[in-house]
This record gives sequence, C-alpha cells and structure tokens, in this order.
Amino acid sequence: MDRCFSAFRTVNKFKKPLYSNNQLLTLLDTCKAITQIKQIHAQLITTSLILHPIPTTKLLKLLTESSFSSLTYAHLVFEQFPSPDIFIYNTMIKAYIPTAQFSSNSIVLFKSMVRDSAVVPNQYTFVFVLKACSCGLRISEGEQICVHAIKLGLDGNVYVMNVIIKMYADLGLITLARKVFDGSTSRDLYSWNSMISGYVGAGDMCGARELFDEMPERDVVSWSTMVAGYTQVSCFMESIELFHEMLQKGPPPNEFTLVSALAACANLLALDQGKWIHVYIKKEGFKIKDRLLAGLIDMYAKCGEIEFAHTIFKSLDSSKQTIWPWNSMIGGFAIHGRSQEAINAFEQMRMTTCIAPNKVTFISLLTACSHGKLVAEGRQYFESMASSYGVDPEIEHYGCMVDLLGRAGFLKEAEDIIVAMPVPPDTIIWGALLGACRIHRDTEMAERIGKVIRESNPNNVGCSVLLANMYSSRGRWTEANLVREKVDLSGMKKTPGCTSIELNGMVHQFLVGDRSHPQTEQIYSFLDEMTAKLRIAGYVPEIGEVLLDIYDEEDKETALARHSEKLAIAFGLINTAPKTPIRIMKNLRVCGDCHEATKFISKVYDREIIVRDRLRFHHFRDGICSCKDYW
DNA sequence: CTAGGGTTAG
Repeated sequence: MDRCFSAFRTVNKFKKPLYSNNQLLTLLDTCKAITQIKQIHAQLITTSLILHPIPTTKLLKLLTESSFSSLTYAHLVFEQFPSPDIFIYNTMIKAYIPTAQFSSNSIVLFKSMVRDSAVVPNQYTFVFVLKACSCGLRISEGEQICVHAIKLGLDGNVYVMNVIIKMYADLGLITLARKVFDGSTSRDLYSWNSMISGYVGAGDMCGARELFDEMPERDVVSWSTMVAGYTQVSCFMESIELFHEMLQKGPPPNEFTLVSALAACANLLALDQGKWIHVYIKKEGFKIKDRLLAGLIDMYAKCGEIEFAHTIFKSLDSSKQTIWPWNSMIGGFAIHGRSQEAINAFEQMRMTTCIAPNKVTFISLLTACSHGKLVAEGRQYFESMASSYGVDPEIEHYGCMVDLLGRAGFLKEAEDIIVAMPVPPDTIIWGALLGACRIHRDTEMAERIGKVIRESNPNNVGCSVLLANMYSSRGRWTEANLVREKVDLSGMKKTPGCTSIELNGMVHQFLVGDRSHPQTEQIYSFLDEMTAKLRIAGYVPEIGEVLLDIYDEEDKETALARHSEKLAIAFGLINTAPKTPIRIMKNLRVCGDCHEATKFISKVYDREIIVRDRLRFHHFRDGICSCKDYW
C-alpha cells in the first residue's frame, strides 16, 4: 500500500511531510473530534493523498459514522473528488441511509452514479441503496432497483437477496417478500430471520411461527424475534412460554431477549415470573444497565412493586447513562400516582446528568401531574417542553394536557387545547375529553363531543358505550338504549371487562359473571359471604354504577357483585395466606363500586390489595386507596 | 477502504 501512495508523494516532494502515509491513515483511526479530522484532512491535501480513493474513503467513513459525524463536510469531500470510485460512492450512499429526511439522497446518488459515471454498481451498492428505499418507503424505486440488481446477476448474492426480502417486508409487501424468499437459491440464517421479522412486523405471528418451526437451525436472533413478536402483539403468555422453551432447548438468551421477556411479565402482572428472570440475569452475570435496567424497573413498577423498582434504580447509579432507566422510573412513579416523586426524579436527572429528556419523558411527567391533580406544575412543564428542552409537543402531550385539565374540572380549557393545537385531533384525545365530561357530569358537552367522535369515526364503540353509560347514570334510559341499540345493530363489540391475578406463577383471568374457573362454586359462595361482611362494615353498593337498564335493585347489586375485579379478589383471598398482598389487573378502568368495595375489603380482611387498571395503580390498605379517590 | 437479521417506555 505504501508503494501505491508514494506516487502521490512526489507531487509535493519539495515540502517535507510531517507524517508518513501510513502514519496518516493510522492517525485517522484515532481521531476523537472534528478538529483533529480537519488537521489530518489538511495533511492529506498537502500530501495529495486526498486524490487517492483509499484515504478518502477512510476519511469519509470517519465523517459519516463516528459520533461527531458531519454529512455536510463529507459531501464536500465527496464533491471535490475528481472521479469517485465504487468505494467512495458506496460509502456516501450508505451515509445518507439513516438520516430519515435525506435517505432520498442515497437514491439520488445511486441514480447519478449509474447515469453520469462509468462506475458499475456492485452488491454493496445494492445493499445500501435498497435499504435506503425501505427507510424512505420508496416502493416504485425499490422495485426498479431490484430489477437492476437482478439484471447484473446479483440475485445469487445472499446479502442482496436478504436486503430485498427485508425491503419488501418493511414496505408492508409481505407476500412479495415471501415470494423472493421462496424463490431465492441462496438462503442463510439471516434470510429466515428477516422473513420471520417481516411476519412479526405485519402482526402475523402465525406466519412467523410457521417459519420459525420450519427453519433448519435457530440462533439467538430467531428466538428473540419471536419472543419480542409475541410481546408486540400482546400475546404475553406465548412470549413467556417461548422464552422458557428457549432456556430449555435454544441458545442462551441475551439482553434483547430478556428485555422482551420482562416486558411480557410487566404486561401480565406476572411478578413471580419477572423476579425469576431477575435472578437469572444476576446468576448469569449480565451487566444491568440502560435498557435491561429499564426493563427491570418497568417490570417491577408495572407489577405493583414501585418501592423495589426505586431501590434498584437508586442502587445502580453508574448504570444510568441513557434516558431509558430514567423514563422507566418517572413512568413508574406516574402510574402509581406518586406525582411528586416523578417530578423529583425528573429534576434529579436534569440537575445531575447531561441526559436530555425526550418525548416519552414528558408524557410520563405530564401523566404524573394528571394523576396527582398538579395542574400548575403540568402547565409549567408543558410550556417548557419546547422552549427549554427542544421537545415539540405531539398529540400525546396534548392528550395528557386534555386529561389533566379535564379531569381536574377545567373542561372548557381542555376543549380549547384540542381546538387550538397544531395537529388534527384523533379519537383518543376527544375520548379523553369525553371521559372528563362523564366525571364532571357535563352531559351537554358530552353529547356535543360524542357527535364529533362519531362523525369522524362511526365505529368507535368506546365512545358510544361511554355516552350510553352517561345517559344511564342520569337515568335517561331511553336515550341510553337508543345508543346501545345502534352499537348492537352495527355489530360492534365492546371490550369485555377482564381481571387477572397471578398465583404460583400461573395467571388466572376472570370476565364479568365468569363461571368457567374450576373454583367457581367456592368463589361465588365466598363472594356472598364477603358482601355480607362488607355491609356490616358500612359498605353500600353503588347501584348507580350499574349501567344496564335493570329495574330490580337487588338484581343491580348482584350484577355489581359479579364484576371481574371482585371475582379475582375473592379468588386471591381464598388461595393465599392471611396478610399476603393481593395483586390484580383490570383491562379497563376500575368501576366506582369495585373501588369502594375494595377499600372495605382491605380493611375487613386486613390485606393490602394492589389494583392495576388500564391507566394506573390503586394501592388499597386499611380502607384507604392511594389514589385518594381521584382517578 | 464499503454488506445483511432481533429490544423497551404513555
């Protein structure tokens, strides 16, 4: 190589160079800042080495891949090069891929390379430019370029074939991806994994599973993709099941796998499972930091163990170099209604680290304010997001504000936010306002908002149900039934209330009035006995919460007593030792009567009862709920 | 001197 460069040296032989050619190249590798690169760039110019493709490619790689990269600078270097070779083109095409808004530059560069230069694209070129097509969602160009690659005889190259498979999958053309996969003569583990990942991305876990079962050999990525896939489509049980199968007969899991398995536990409220994974992580000597730490904090927080989550967070000070653990901790405090602690964690991050808060941080922080009725603080953080932290509010942040203001009773102001925000409102945000209308019994506004929602999204069951419930709670049965009939006629299905509880590592689920559990008889007779005890203690069923048109008061009470929350709590009381805390999870918001009843249960049976509903936790102890009845 | 597959958060 040195001999090759010496030809360039002669151009400047009158000037004694500071470094030898090889020394310069080695120095490039040790650059730690843009100023150092500039110095070496200057040396490359004085020695004329800059006219040689190898040092220029090295320089470009540094300018495009290091932490202090500068695409503008790189592009300048590229433009100065008289006639770039294939390496230089490829490096530049690759450089533009990850910059979302400029990934079209990769394609532009590819086109000009084909049109204006004598350089013929090779397999590397296609790997890069096709990846750019999939990042930029450029379907027609992607297809043309595929044809081009095949014409050049690159359909036998496994890298090219794999990137084509991935591109079609990324573009949502899963059938096409499969066609390429099936027709490909050169397939390796990556092809199989790309194809599985394609099915996962399309939400087709059956397709993914079929390939997974079929494939000749599976590595840690194959398994992790499947475990993560099940978690993504909310098949958490399947996720954990497959994780255990992996431990038995697959390769050892890595951080990726563990994070997905922990997320599944968090979603299932499977604390025992989660603890088991924590032990496994420690036993196998994984370094607990960043994402894995975040996964653990998230799992413990979502399984009700907010104290323990905080303990881990505090004990691993040096492992918090990214935003992940912070967001998990702030989010954990938020769902537990520990608003001040969420704020404290945020302030601690701000004061003691250089980590910049992101979109998710503010969602958690605003959620915390909302759950704690901290209206002034919420307003202040919302105002400061863009101005002090450069995080522009997105629809989710506006949603948090609507929830915060609406729940606190500022309905008009909440509506003003929706009307004035720069993004078009969606059903979720109108739904938040509708929910607030229900809490504050503003039927008039609810009717208006309900109309808006149904105009834009006539199939929204949640909205209709909420509206019907509102009419019901005010005794306006005719109107309630009218809305309900519409729902029934259209064939829309309401999500049924479902409560789950983990016992000895098994998750048990209960629906309203469920009689499918093996212990049904015992549970129902326990419920009768329990209701009687609660009444003696002063519990009065809130029959206003019965939103069906049942005229008999006694029937209303029975309907309440069979709510899935109560079934799960009864099951827990029967099957656990005295004083053991009971953890349950409901897929919807907890109902007002169940909330009241659970307060009494915690006192009468002397149990701590931890309830996770769709939005937050309620810790019941000694007749009091941690949410202070604000939810 | 340039290649490919898998994570989490409201």
